[in-house]
Amino acid sequence: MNENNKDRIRIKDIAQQAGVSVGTVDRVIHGRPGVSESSRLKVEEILKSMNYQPNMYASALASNKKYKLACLIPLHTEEDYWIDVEAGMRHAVKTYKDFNVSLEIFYYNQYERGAFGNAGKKLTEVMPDGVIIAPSSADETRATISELEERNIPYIFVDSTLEVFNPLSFFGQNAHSSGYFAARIMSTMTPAGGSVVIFRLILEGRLGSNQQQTREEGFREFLSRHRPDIKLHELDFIVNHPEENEKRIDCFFSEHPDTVCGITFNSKAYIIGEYMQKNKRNDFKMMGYDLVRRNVKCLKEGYIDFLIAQQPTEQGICCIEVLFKHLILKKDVKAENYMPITLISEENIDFYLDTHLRTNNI
Amino acid sequence: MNENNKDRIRIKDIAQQAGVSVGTVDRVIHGRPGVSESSRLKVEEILKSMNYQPNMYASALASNKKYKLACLIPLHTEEDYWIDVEAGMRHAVKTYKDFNVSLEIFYYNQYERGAFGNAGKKLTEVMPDGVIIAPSSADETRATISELEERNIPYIFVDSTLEVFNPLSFFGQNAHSSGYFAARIMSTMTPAGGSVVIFRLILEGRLGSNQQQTREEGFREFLSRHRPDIKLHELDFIVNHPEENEKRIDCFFSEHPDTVCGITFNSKAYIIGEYMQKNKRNDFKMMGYDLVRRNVKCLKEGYIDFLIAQQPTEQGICCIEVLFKHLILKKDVKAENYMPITLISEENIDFYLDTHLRTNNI
DNA sequence: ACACCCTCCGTGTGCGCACACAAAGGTACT
DNA sequence: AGTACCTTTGTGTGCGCACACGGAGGGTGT
Repeated sequence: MNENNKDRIRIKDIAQQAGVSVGTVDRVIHGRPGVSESSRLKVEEILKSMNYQPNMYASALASNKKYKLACLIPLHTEEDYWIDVEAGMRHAVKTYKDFNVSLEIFYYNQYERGAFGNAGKKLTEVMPDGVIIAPSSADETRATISELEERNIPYIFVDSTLEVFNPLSFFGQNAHSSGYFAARIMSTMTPAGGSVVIFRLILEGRLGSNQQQTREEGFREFLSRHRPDIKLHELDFIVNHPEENEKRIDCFFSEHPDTVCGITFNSKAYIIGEYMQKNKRNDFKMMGYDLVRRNVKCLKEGYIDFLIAQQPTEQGICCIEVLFKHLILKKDVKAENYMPITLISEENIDFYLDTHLRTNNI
Repeated sequence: MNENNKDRIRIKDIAQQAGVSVGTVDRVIHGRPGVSESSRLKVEEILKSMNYQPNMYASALASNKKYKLACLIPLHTEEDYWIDVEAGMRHAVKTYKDFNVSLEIFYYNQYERGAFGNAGKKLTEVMPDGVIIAPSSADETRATISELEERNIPYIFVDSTLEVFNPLSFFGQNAHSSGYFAARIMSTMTPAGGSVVIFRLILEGRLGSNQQQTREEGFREFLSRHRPDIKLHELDFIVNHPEENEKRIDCFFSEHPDTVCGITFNSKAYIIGEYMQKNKRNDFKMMGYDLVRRNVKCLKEGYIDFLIAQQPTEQGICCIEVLFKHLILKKDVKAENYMPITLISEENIDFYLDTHLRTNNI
């Protein structure tokens, strides 16, 4: 029938085989002192040959250890990508409640200098056993990471990563590839010699996340490689200045009436979608990122053509699972995990909205 | 900090609060007889007010019950969609090994009349506690389902479902929507007035799965609604007759040299892809289903443009998880679960291949 | 010889739960 | 009053494991 149909091997079985007591086996398994070299070798041999796999549930029950996880992500007041990441984490923690796993979430304002470091201090103060971090710039992030490394606290990066650090694991989308893929799709919709406008989001002088930047690079790389005939325009937005933005869009389209394709590499594609709806323009092909509510609405009503999803819920779940696997199961984990790059249109979006498969089941 | 930071509530706590012994609480929880009406009410009240949640791991440890799952899927000798479904199931079962969950897989030849019923008989003979079935036709499937329902054994449908039965749950892709979505993508690549050829797979007289049929219907529905200008051709294939098929393709393209777009609703798009490669035709736009090896190869080499993935591994995992949730956790499960419809191109495929996220972690 | 220490090892207890068994109290009948 | 029997309740044991404790054996010093 199955590979290993004999009942599971217990510590008791190992002890019997090795001719020692369960206490000695226990000491060997946990690397505790007080075992003679000969006993240790004997037990280790039996452990390996019988392929002993501890019953983690019994183990957790007996040890009664508590695991405190902490997480540091951007403050998100309104609907946002991060809401789903957080929901994923909270959901996954529930799964492990009987392992005494708890999660405390800290937030930082990503547009305020020093906010990351301050929140990082609060985080380390609670003495977590494992940490999930959405990194800011390398400079802002450094102090917190150093503190964690000194205390030997494992940390995971989510959403974006920084080369200079060594997280236990990383979960996020490959921004360059996702921009490259977006260009591939855009190119199928753009006639020869056509033009595409890139809408950018400027926040208090700086270009928000570097994810946005990297996606654009990937996008441009595809086009210059495969569709050099396509002309590119740019239009910058300012966050929370709707009237100003509308003026800019008006201005752009009166100057470039032939531009019928556009893309933005942040989650605010709905700004364009809603503009098109207001101006009753059905012909403009628009692409963007993330399934936030207003984007979804535009997509369903035909004013956004495609969105690229990042599976934020899945990312949150995976982060918790990896910390669990590392801390409790003491198993090796994969260091780099790139989330799938998923294309969403009006025709398939319903299968990404209601069915957060993993949060619905289990 | 967290919603419920006080330590978890145990049966002992409930017993104390209710002024009874743990034995009585245990009887109430399991609905066993031998409890007075007054005690029962009292305990039930306390259980609810304290929101008691049993520690499933301790429970599984104590009860030592074995759960035998069985599964009935099509025989798949070579590389196939079903291999991944099976891998997903086997992976998920490992996760639950400490709950004494085991899985036995049975296979049937989907092109042999009566094979399903015979395999179904063998399956019911092992007296499983829960069953996963990839249904054949309603007629072939009926006897096995009746047997399961008589014995009160819960069953899940995977891949496709049949209206006439009442599975505990279903996991699979919405074939109609996926065809509809495929048409959406195809339409971006097809110029006005262009034509598209549908390649069909004929197996010993009949048209394989009804999934194939339904996808085609969805595909046609989109086009007739949004792109009536596109002309449709059809070309039938015969399984395992490569020379005959090649002749047919040759013949088709000499008759319709203007047709530069094609799609197939089964997993054999590589037949066309490899034909194009052999004939050095780079201009033909081809779409298909499933990330089987030969399809992936064609995609990466540019002879297939897009594939639609069904997440077979995920389907397998979900099936096991739902049975676990139902049988062991005794929780409600979602009856219908449509898998996401995922578009794969050369540019994003790597994030769907190596990162079977859930099989790599946990 | 005894006290003392150190190394090595076995046993006992409890984690939260399921379930078997025993005990207590009541009722009905001889 | 004694017996049988039923209902209702409490207690004890073990699931596989972690960990504290104490004991056995050998060595050293006085």
